[in-house]
Amino acid sequence: MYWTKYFIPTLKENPAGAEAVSHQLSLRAGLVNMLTAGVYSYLPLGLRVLNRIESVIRQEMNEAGAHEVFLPCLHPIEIWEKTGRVESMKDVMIRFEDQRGRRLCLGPTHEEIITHLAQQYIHSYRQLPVNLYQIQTKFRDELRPRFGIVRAAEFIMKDAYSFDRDEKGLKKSYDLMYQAYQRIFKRCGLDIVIVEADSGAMGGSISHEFMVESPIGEDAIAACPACGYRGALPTDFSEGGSACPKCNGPLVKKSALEIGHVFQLGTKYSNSLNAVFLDEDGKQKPMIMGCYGIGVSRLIAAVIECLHDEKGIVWPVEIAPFQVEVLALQVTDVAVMDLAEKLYNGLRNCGLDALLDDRDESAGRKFNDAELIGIPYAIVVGKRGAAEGIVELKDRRTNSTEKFPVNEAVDICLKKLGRGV
RNA sequence: CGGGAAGUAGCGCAGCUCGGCUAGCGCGCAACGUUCGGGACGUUGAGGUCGUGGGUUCGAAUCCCACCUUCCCGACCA
Repeated sequence: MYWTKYFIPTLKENPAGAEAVSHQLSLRAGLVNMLTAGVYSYLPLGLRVLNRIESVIRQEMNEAGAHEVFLPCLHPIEIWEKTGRVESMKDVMIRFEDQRGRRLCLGPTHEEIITHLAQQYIHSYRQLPVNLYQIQTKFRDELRPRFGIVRAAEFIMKDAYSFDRDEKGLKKSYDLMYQAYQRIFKRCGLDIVIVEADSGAMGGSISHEFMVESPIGEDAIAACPACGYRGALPTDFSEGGSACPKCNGPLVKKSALEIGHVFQLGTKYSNSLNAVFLDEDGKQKPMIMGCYGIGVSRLIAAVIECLHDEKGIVWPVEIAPFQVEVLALQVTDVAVMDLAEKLYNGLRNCGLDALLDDRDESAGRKFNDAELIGIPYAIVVGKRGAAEGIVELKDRRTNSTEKFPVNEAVDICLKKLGRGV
């Protein structure tokens, strides 16, 4: 992609009102734009990151045996009345009537819808287990949207739902998701903390939250400064008094942001929506369910919170909007531009997503923008280097620069990106 | 929903206390020229219902009232 033909509206200054780092950087790097509180547009760069994260999630979900579906946002309120959640979720539900007076809501979550689906199609233990997932927009009437896309009224979630014939099966399905989540977050460059959690409005018994340590977190975890242990905050936690389960040192409280949550639901929804199957013993039984959520849009913010420096975002390779950026420092110099384009095409021919900054701007601005948008590697093409056949490779993460002969640059990039040569 | 802060050009802000504005500054934007390895410089130019509505006044960005919006803290929250 040529920068001049793309749409990357970077901002030099922090927008007023954005205090969280991820909020500031997501606006400054031209990832998102606010329409109204808690409602955001994704701009090309932000959408690229979103798509990459979704791709990681899809790979891991599919690998774990889940199948993708796409459920509606528009729900008839009756189905919510059947499970009683029209009451328990009334504060977050956005409700309205259509022209015929049909009562509808914008889906805040999809247990009811997926269970209704299972009720229609699954009738035998032979069809189980099944795990269906989707990546969808959720709507919640947030009283106080916060920190940009961290807590939004309209946000993107991956939600998976498992159906099993018994508790043993549920444990297995749950475990598959649990492990997939660990891989997903690792691939997104995050160091997660998993804690047992309350199942809250979802119902069910066992539940785990996947969190990252972050100053804007709305939850709390315990951390041990001595040995690096991090885990659930003890219910009887007292600052400096609670002891680390690993080294017995004093624990401290840290705020953490929830990015995933898995639940063993049991039969709450299958009972109320009559999702039953005929088991091997000829008896009709309710399906045993689990549900598994990842805040996909929030994940973007979480990654920025965890992976940034004073200059901007530092994307992990796996979810970066581009893998390599070529900086042509003097675009009016034919030799520089020719070389930059040659490198750019070379990268693309190797299957890499490359961005060529071909703007007629000062070198400083280009360096700063490159650092702001956080592309993992940058190849710098300058006048002097072009004449000598030398380019520089900058590593966004380590902030180091190495020089290479022009004809080696593409291969070096591939190697650094783990693509081999 | 309670408490606090803020709304002036695309972005960031000053002006408001003490009414005189034909509303400024920086960035960005357009044109031309000079620059060209860390947010260059000069000249010229475009761009504004001062959040909205009402009130006070000869005169309101500025004073008064109401409302709207955004941000932060809290409460709430897969």
